[in-house]
Amino acid sequence: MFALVDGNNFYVSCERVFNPLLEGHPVIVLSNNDGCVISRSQEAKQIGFKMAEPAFKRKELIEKHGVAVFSSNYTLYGDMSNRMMRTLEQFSPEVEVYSIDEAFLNLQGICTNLLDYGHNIRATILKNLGLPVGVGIAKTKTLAKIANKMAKKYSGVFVIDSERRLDWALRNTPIEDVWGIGRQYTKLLAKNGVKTAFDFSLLDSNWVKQHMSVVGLRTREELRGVSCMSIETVAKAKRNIATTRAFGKKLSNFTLISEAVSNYAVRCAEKLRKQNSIARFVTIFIHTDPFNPSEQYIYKSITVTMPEPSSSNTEIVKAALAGLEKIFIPNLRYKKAGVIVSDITTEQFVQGNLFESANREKIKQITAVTDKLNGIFGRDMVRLAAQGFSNDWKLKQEKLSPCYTTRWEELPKVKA
DNA sequence: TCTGGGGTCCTAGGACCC
DNA sequence: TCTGGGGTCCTAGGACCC
Repeated sequence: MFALVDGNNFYVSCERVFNPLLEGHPVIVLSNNDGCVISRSQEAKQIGFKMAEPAFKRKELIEKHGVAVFSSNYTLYGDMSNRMMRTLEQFSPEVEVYSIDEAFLNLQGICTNLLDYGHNIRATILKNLGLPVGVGIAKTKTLAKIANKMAKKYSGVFVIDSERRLDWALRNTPIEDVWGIGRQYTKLLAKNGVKTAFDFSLLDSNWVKQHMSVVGLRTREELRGVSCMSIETVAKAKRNIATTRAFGKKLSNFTLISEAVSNYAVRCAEKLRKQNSIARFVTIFIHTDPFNPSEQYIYKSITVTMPEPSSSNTEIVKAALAGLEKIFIPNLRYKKAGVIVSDITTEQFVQGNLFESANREKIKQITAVTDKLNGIFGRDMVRLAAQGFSNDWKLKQEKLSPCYTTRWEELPKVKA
């Protein structure tokens, strides 16, 4: 049996933990740059806020209902997520962290009363962290996902443990709510008369394979109670790593854009080092505003191959800037840029270069020292000149809450 | 004025190998 | 009538997830 534990309105709930007055009020959290609505409290959903809707389009709604608005605070959410995952480890030796607010647990042979166990998980997370979660339990991951949806609708925990419950759950799950069925497949399936998970589970397997590949076939099997996906407890090393951001405002100045790109490149290099990887390719892209009909939309990208795979700040920044120079067109108003590193391998497999100098060793030492210094004194305390000090390209975050759990200066104060 | 930022997997087809 | 029979690697595109 698998359990899926999923935070309710996770980002909103994280904000509420440290700001209990928000309880019962409509709250929304915005994406980077305060762009779209990406987390909504129950009250906000009822008022009519939709997922991923641009916030500026709902200004009246925000004002009319006195909605509490927050910029994304990933430092806070990431830390709360870690605490949640650590807590879940008490309940199973096999925990798969599936996303920032979700985890699968293998419950095979762990308990006799699954419903009680689910409620115990829920109560523990609520007590220890102040976060409400839903717990869905079933024979396959896909069914656990469905059970989780049911849990959130009803009492917080839902177990699919009989044919009768399975049948009921499948008949009451619209096809577009099934894990692995997105917009395109929903359209295709609707054309073929499939409206619910139940309908899909009855489809001919050859038809499914032909139209939806083995991925769709797995989903069909999982809905019928045949487990095709196991728990993956160790996170696999990423095969692509990206840092891409819209600028706080539109930019034309090459120097400013190159500072932004340098910083994104450094973030990529850090992520590589964190998983002990190196990359050979550095892709960089820039584009203008895709939403403004009065301006021509221009998107440019290029992939630079580094002489040797690397995870060093200097080398990745160098490659990224070389790419930027090639694709940059003056006098355009750019809205967004990004750096992606790929062809990633583990550091130990690095192919030695015959002509390699002592340079590599030196770069490694410098990286170790700067990482250590920045670890102690804060990100970018020691930085490349190319990263600059400008704020012009930085994110808009006008409603940022404090990093309550990760910065001494921002710890909440309690009067007792 | 204002529209996010990450990722994965699968398939088909072409180039190339012996 | 019959035209060898395996392979691998790469890329683009399409689907999906949170």
